Amino acid sequence: MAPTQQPAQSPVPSRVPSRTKGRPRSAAADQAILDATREALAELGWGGLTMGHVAIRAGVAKTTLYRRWPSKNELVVDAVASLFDELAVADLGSLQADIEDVVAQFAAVLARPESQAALLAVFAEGSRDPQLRQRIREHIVDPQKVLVHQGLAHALARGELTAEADPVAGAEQIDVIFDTIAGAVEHRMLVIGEPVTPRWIRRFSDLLLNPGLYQSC
Amino acid sequence: MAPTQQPAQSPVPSRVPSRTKGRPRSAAADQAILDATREALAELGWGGLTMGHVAIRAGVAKTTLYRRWPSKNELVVDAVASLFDELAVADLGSLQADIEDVVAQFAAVLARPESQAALLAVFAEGSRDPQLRQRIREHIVDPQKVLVHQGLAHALARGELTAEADPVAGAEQIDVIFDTIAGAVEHRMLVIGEPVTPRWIRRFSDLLLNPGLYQSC
DNA sequence: TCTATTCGCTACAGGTCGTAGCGTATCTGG
DNA sequence: CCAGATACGCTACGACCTGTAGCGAATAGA
Repeated sequence: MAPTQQPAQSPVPSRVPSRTKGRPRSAAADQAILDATREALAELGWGGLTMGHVAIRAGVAKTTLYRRWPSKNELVVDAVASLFDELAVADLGSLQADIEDVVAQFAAVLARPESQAALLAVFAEGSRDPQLRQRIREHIVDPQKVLVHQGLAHALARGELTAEADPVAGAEQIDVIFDTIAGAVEHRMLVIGEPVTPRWIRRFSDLLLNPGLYQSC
Repeated sequence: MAPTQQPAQSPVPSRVPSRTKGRPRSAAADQAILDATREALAELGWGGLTMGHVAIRAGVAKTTLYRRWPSKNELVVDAVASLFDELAVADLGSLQADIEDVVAQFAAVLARPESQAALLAVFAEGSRDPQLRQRIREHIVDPQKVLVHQGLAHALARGELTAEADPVAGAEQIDVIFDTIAGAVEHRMLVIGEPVTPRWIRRFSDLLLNPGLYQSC
């Protein structure tokens, strides 16, 4: 109902930009609100999280929330997106090691108790709100896809892979690889609720990299 | 808050059993309510679905809903549980064809708009409710895992695969394969919201079955 | 017929979202 | 140093939704 036309700001989560004249917004309030949102989300889930509760927990008036985020949806997405800020890609010398490292990092984030309820709640809302889904893609999914892209670039530089001739086909292949990696971890941790162990990671990378299913190779 | 101790009834969704004396409950009302729930879920999503709206749509009083289901959550779970009943495994002559068929079936179910909102909402609730997560595993996840199991058995019978010597390792491998297949489709359709096309399915099965990543084969 | 149960209807309490208005606090430009 | 502009906390509010209660009427078995 109240579309934000502004392109999303990565480092500064607040929405409506401050004018240069009056009292500036409190950055500490921003952080306190996001922290309180993550905590409440972990404890109560999407349905149990209320804006009033977040405001009290952050030591802030409820109206302050609505001055910065137009709705509960936007606030929760920003709070969840910050969970994935630390992800980085390594260059461990082999494609399998790199993949296993990315999977382990992703799994570590999803293992945090606040991540599971929060992510699923946000995904669920996104299924009926295309704008929210777009924001999920930009803030959560795309940064992770970059990791796969970089990992494959490393492997390419090491000569482990040969590049796809067609760039379109290459992009498609990266999409499928990313869907597979992200989806497997999400399914195991978010849907089934079982841990991603080193043993599972090894089996998964074997499945991806070795002709483990086809024995005729 | 109000746990139903009754073991879930598949064919008859109503909860509190009718006594043998008075006016019996209308079976048509049950069906109308479930249908209306699925339709409303498709149009409005979990958050937009209201019990009052479902009642009007079903031509039923709101109190009638609460006489049969203790809460909105239970009603939606029942309404969506039947979506996965039709899944079956084929024997199309090759492992790749079988996998592609399973993926296509799974994608077809997840393509229905009511499935996306409902499934994600139920998953989200399951992340904080171990009992609900257990029901999800039994009613949704495990039946799908059987498909992978059967497909691999077919491939084994055709000689495309050699069995794992250790049965424990074999079970682990099946788990990983299932996590990978289910997760990839779920991620693409539920999280990102992009369609699973035949082209994507082909690329995915290639990734699983052929040494597509490692070019040194 | 008698009795138990369901049905639709209306009303209601409790809670939440998001907004409006007010006085006060804080920062910047002149 | 002062005036304008903005953020802040507070209270109140309308609209909506969940889930319950009570009422007459309808529908079945005994």
